[in-house]
Amino acid sequence: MDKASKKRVEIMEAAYKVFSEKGYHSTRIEDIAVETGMAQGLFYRYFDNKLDLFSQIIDMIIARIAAGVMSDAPGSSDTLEEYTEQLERAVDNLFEIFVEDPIISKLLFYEARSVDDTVNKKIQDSLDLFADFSSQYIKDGIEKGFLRPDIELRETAYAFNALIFEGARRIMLAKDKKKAKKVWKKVIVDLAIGATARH
Amino acid sequence: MDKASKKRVEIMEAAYKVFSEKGYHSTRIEDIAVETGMAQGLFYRYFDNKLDLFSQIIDMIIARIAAGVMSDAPGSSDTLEEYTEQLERAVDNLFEIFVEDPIISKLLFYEARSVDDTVNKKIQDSLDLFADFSSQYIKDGIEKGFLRPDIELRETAYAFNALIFEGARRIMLAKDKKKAKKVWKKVIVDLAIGATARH
Amino acid sequence: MDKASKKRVEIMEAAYKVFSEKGYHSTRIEDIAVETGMAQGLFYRYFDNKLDLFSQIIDMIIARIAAGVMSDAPGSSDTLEEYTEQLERAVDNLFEIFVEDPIISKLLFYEARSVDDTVNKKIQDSLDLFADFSSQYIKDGIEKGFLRPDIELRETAYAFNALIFEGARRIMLAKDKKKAKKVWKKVIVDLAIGATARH
Amino acid sequence: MDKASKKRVEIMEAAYKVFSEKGYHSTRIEDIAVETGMAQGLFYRYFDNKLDLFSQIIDMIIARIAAGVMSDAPGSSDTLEEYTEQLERAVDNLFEIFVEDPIISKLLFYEARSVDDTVNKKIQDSLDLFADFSSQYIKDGIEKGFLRPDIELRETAYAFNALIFEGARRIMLAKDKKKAKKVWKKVIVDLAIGATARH
DNA sequence: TATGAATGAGATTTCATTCAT
DNA sequence: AATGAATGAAATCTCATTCAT
Repeated sequence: MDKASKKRVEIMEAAYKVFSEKGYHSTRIEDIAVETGMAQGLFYRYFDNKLDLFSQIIDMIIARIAAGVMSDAPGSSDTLEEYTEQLERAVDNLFEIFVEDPIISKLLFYEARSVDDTVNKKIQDSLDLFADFSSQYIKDGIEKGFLRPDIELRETAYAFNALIFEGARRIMLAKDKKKAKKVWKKVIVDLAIGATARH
Repeated sequence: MDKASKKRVEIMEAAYKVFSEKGYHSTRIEDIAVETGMAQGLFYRYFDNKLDLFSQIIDMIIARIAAGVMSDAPGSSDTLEEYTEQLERAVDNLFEIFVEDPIISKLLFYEARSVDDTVNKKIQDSLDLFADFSSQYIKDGIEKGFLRPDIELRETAYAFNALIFEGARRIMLAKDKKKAKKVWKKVIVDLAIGATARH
Repeated sequence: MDKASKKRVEIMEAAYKVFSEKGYHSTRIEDIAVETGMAQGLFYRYFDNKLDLFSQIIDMIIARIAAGVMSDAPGSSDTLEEYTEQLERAVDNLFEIFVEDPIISKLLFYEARSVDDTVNKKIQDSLDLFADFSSQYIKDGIEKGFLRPDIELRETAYAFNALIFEGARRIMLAKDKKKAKKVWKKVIVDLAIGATARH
Repeated sequence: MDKASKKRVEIMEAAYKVFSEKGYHSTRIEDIAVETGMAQGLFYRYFDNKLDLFSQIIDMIIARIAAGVMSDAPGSSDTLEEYTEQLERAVDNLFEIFVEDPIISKLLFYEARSVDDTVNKKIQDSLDLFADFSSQYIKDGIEKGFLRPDIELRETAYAFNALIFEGARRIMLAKDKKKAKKVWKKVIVDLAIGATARH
């Protein structure tokens, strides 16, 4: 990475923090400059404007989540138990991503939607991508005969993701995060498997 | 209702529209004034400032939803079929609220969260209230022996609500809203009953 | 006095109070309306505008003071003792006017000067008139041989008035107004007679 | 002095002029900006708001006057003549301060009182300080046996200051300022010494 | 005469962005 | 590359005054 890119990332990290604390609109370029420890004017050497910065931060966040998600593809599972265990691991993995960096969801779910249409579209698209991924899981489950074949694929994928996000949000609000994570994992897996598994 | 209250509501309706179109931050008081057909200055006779107005609109929305939700309490159901039908009606009812007035969810789910901590807290609280309501349904189902007694009550209620909201969001994005509504109703009821019913 | 004039005076009394409490610029027409117990709009039936009202109040105050001052003209005094006693009574009389209604000086000396040039001119003129009056006293004293003939008439009159005003201001700030009044009377009379009397 | 302080002073000087010409309330930030030759917005980099600026200007004025006043302390005087001459020099000195910069008194005596309670308090306090100073003079005169020992110290000090201020005001209104200054000096010294000296 | 809602001009203040150094 | 002062375009909010009833 060249020096300029390094600086860009440095600014993004600082801004990421400030944005999540104060929100997009209440954050002034000066706040970011102070956090980065540089002069205001310099900011504009690295980013076109405030929105450009925010947009790139959202890209970064999405990329990170995507990387985390994609890291464990629907692997091989020969029994429903194995399939369930795989699902558990996936949920765990996702929770980890959100809980480890609680700023992410605040920025992504609360702030970003109201900033700008382009940014919103970006998030929308990433959610679709995320749903694609979940679909793969379900499809795999159906093909292997673990899940009922009459499932509404797309909607169930969205529903599943919504459960993950809700779980992540609630875990973040919980005092005992460890326990909350455990309970939510159970609730989600029970809902998902319990409702979709073949009997 | 006195004249002043009528005017207040008139402004709120106009602002409601403008906020949902342009978002909170991009809406200027003048936009609201123009939409209401009055001079800017008059606004401040009825509201302290933009946030005050927005906050009251959120109150109004929450009250409306609450009224819609509370209107059909968990009624009498003697069989699982009846219980399921009741659930279907409830989901239908909720979808109706959001779809009938798509602005609501845009404002409530996208805009409001990033506006102000007090407003956010308000929404948080209303979601808790909403979860209370869902809990009643589930409890009723357990007591009557339709649902498994080992369900995590609170989390399942939140999860259920998250599914409703996701459904509402997706229906609003769908071209064929009627069909989308049908499919989502099925998905949610299947998930809910399929996973929680006693076998 | 006709009904309209009565109302005008009523408004002036109310405004007089509000102006002295909040100052000219911080007083809104609505404050005056509230104090008078009438509607805002009605104000403009009785006065052209805010400045017009203030100006008339200042006129009223000046007239009142003038009336009080003029009430005891330089009377007959045959000895320096009598002359001194007359002076004492005059000072007493003036203090009474200011102390009895402390609002007067706040309005006249603090507020009015910064409001408008015309109003300022008015006060300036009234001070001149007041100085004329004091001059009469001094002249009388000189003519009767009580005071030194080489006194700078005009300046001494202004100086004397300045002492009165300063005394009034200080008395109003004092806790024990009665005592303060006594002391100031002594100081002023001593200064005036002590310095100007023939030895 | 650093660059920022220099700019602050520059703005204060410009504002000082504008305030004295138009008065506090009629002066807009833009007027000050124009006078300084800068953009409006820049003003807020150096001052919180108009009142903050005005308050600091008043501080500056008071400090200047105080410096001028304190510069000649009650010196050594062995005879009443010397004491009188010293007094004359002090009065001269004070007149010089006010006449040299007529804006001062306009701002201090007319404008400042009606602006804000804090500012008014500031002036009140400085007048007290000023009276302290005059008291020293009088005390010195008493101790040396030039003045009567039964003088009301505090009140006489206030009275003396009131004379100075009245003189300053009148001199500024006079056409022939030089002559006015001479006359007023005589009047004040005559009043002060004539009335308080031991005979 | 009375009401009080409505108007609209204007002042303050903020801050993203530019620019001279 | 870096600084931070300077710009200027909004946006909010206030309130004297007018107007319809």
